[in-house]
Amino acid sequence: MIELRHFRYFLAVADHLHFGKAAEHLHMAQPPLSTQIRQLEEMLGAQLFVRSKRKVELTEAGQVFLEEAHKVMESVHRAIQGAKQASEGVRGRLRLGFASSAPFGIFPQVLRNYRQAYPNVVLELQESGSAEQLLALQERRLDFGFVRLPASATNIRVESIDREAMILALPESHPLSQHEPLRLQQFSQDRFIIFPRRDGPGIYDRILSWCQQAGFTPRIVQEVGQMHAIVGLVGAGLGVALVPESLQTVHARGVVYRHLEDEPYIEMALAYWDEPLSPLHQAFADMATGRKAPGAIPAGSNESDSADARPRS
Amino acid sequence: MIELRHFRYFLAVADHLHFGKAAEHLHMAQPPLSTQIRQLEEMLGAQLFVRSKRKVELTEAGQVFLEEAHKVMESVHRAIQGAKQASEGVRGRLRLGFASSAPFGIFPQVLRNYRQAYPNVVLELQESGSAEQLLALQERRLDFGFVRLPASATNIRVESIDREAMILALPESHPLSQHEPLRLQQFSQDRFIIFPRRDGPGIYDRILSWCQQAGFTPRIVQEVGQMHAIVGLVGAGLGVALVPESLQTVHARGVVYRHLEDEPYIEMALAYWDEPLSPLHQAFADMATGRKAPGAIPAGSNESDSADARPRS
DNA sequence: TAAAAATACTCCATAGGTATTTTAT
DNA sequence: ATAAAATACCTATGGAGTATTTTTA
Repeated sequence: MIELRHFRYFLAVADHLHFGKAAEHLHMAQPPLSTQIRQLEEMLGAQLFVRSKRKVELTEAGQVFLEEAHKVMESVHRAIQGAKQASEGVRGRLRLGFASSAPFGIFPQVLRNYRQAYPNVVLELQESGSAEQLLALQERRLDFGFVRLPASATNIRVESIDREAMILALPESHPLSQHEPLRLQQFSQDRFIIFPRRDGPGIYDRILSWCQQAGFTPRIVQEVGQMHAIVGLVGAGLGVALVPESLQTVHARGVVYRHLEDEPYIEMALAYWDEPLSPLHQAFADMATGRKAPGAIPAGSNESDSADARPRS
Repeated sequence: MIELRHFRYFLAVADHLHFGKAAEHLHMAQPPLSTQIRQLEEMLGAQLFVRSKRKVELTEAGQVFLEEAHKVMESVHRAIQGAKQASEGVRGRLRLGFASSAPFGIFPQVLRNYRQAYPNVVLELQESGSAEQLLALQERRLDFGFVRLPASATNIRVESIDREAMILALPESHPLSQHEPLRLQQFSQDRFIIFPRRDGPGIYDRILSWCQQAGFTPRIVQEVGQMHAIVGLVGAGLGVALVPESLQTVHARGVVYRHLEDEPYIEMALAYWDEPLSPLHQAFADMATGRKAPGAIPAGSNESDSADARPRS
């Protein structure tokens, strides 16, 4: 059975074109080297060297085998390094879910920091509602979710990573658009554009409860699953909306943002499996929650480890 | 030291996700398989499997290693097949030289036949004069030359592979262009366009000697190294030329071809190293000289040989 | 003849087998 | 209680070492 040993020996001989020198280089005696090469040739059914005229030469088969042997050793090296890196969490794939309002908050910054520290981890992103993310996490279709609180599910850990005020998005033409601070109860007669309860029951229920506290039940005219679409509808004059503060970066035509006096707030949380994490997952969780400094440089970028060391004997 | 054995065992376990089944598949007992996998993990410095909850699973490192391990086995397979094919002469590279008149004769047919029979041999072509080809052969810069006879050089075998008549290329306006057959001596007063002696002394000297036999020394007006360029100059009315019959396929404006009564002929020959040939070279020589039928299908296209058989024990 | 590869043989490291224990559910 | 992997220990294949011969320029 052909072994990597054969490739190593062949490469040494092909390199030196001299069995004695090659054996020396391999820290072994010449006869066993000759034997192994001969064995290799038998297994291949092809002569690799011409031992004649007091010098060793590669045959055509040998030349082809030399090229391919190098590729073999390279692929072996990649396999070793790949496993090493993966075990250190610096290589792999992470499937991330995110709420539609996440791209305006700290989510992009988390991604940027992580990509910089772990460039060899492939990030697969998919936008979906908090409820759907929690389900996907339970079904192992997702590694991490960026969800709006409150949110919870069995076997899923949910950890708050950011908190921001909710502000009002008003049409420019709204009678109260020039006043600030405002109080929520001033909008008891307005029509509200809101996130569908199905996608994010947490945020939905909180908005309703704030309104209840302010003494009214909001007139909901439209449920829209995308935060920027909500802002668009506000701009079109269909109603008002409560949106996370970070949404201010979305400059939609005809929309003004206004702070409320008694600012309600909302939290962004990281959701993940409530079990011991692999290094890959742990590193991401640590960075997303701010437990690990964003600048921390992980090990594993060092290619020149003693990759093929001897096993303990 | 990591060996292909480790990859084979790993692949079996990753495939079955069960040490017992994998061992069975490998025709070995389970304990040594466990030992080898453990050893592999130690050498990699990475856990590849999680043995827990009565089932075996791949870790992330294991998943990465699985992918790479497949690539390793593929590259090993390619190395084995490559060496096999090269030893059978069905894979490799041939550097071919050819005289400028060769592309109009049997040379292209030889190439076509060979390429069809040995599609995995890369052919490197370069046009040059017979003398230059012989030199290149001696210096091992060329594997085969297609030269015009007479030609010879030490340590080089020259074997005739085709013989064709030399015909006259005349300007349409030439007074004798409508007569046939013609005799060479009728052109004793004409100006001749001829191949440079340096590029092909054989053909040059022969043309001169035919003219001498016909009782005159040709007036040479131009020496041109490219056969089709010669025809072009004939068309331009600069003179007449003696060219191989196969040049008739070159239809140049204002040129007519005419046979001579006592047709002189010229030969195309294959030139190659006068020593035992490798299978690669032998096959080409056999096909070019017609010793091997052009349709003969060589072995070695069968990929599924017992590539990694055991060595004789 | 001299340099280098191939043989002949010997040895021991270790891959692999057998019996058993440990582990986890 | 049971299935499956790990451990302990043994065996023997074959890889590597030493001494020597063969080859060929």
